[in-house]
Amino acid sequence: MAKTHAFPGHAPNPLSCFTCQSRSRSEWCVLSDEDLDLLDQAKVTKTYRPGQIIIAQGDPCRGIYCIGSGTVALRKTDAEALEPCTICFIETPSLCRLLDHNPTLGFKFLEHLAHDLANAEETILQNVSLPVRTRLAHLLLTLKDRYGSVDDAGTLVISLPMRRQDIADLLGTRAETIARTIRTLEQDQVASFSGRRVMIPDLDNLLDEIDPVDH
Amino acid sequence: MAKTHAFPGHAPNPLSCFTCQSRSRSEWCVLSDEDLDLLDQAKVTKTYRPGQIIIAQGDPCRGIYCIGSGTVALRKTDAEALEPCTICFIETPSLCRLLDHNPTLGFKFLEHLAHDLANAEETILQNVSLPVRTRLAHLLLTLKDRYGSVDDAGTLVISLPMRRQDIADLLGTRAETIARTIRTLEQDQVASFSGRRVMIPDLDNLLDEIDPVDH
DNA sequence: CGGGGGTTTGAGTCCGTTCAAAATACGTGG
DNA sequence: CCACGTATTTTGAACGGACTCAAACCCCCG
Repeated sequence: MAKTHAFPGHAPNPLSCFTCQSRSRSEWCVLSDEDLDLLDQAKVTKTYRPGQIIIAQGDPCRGIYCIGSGTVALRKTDAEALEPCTICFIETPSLCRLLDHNPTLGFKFLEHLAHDLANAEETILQNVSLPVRTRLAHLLLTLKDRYGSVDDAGTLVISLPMRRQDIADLLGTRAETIARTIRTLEQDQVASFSGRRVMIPDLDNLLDEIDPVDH
Repeated sequence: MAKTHAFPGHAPNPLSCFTCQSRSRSEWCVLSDEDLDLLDQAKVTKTYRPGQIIIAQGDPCRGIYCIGSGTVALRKTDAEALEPCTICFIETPSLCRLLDHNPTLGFKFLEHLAHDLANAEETILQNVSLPVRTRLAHLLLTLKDRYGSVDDAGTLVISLPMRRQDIADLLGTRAETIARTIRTLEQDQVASFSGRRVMIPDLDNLLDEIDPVDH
């Protein structure tokens, strides 16, 4: 097999749907081997470097994107790779063919959207009812699952995949407010920040931010 | 045919899916006559008076609700009839049978959820980027389609289906703030409120609230 | 070493909140 | 039809969290 040379946003297929790690976590897990082969043929894989724009507002919608690996920032104006990303694209006609073959697939997408909707509504509630500090604590707790690890001293360390500005956007506030909130969090010994590294010596303190316990 | 006596929240079927006005506007519009018959058999119709609770937080989810007529307030804690409502209930097994028969139906639900999600994300954006006054103007503009009419003098009149508190909840703010905002809107001649009646002499003024034009 | 993003800090302001009280609308029974 | 109790709406005053604007600071990179 000839060696493939990947270049940003435009690469030959280095990925097979059959071995794709993200498949088990995605809608495609319900596909038969036959349909999976169809998907594998139809998909186009690209790689992106951090900072690259994947789609921009106004781009026509010709299919769906499936993130094999990496992290993406989805904004109102565009979608940007935050980490090195491998992303497959499946054109609408191919998707429809799969949907026809396999009704369960549609069901999975339905479930996905339902979850997204539930999350969006939860965000609406939290934005109006919780202060920035609590929302930030909530975000850290979410990020720890994917970007957190525990060091020798037993301290939780999170490597944030995004800038302060992105955090602000996510929480519906300003970068300045994030900076100030981080400061208060540090003063209260809940977490210490250094660049994109967050250290949390005691997770309980963070949990108390979300659900304050009377002592 | 025996006369049916409707009582709140518990009525014999006064509605047929075949003649239902809301069908053309709902997912069910894709059903064949055969499937429609299935739906008609499966559904259970109930009527509700204003103020009645339709579902409460914690209730098990045994199927879906289809609003034939009326208006409902959907809250985190419950769903309340705001107007007299006729609502059908379809149990999950029946829904699944229909979904099996007709793949397009699933597609329609997918579309529905996609719209809801888009709306929810739009709400998130508006809540953090627009002041209450603009959001209220936006709401009035939305409500006018369903609850608005034009009187002899050419004035747009909207009969709000909800209380101030509900408006506040919808906009993510407080009833007091709504009262105050209404006052400023009246001072600026944009609209005049009297109870649940809103009068808007010039729609352009309301539109300017959303998208201020330089004069 | 000189940009140029990104981040932090400061001071002042404003919008919306909170709490409390008064005014008004509404439904019910007399 | 009116009186009465309750729920809703309105108003006021004080407070506060987050915003705005502006400047300084930091890093990273060429």
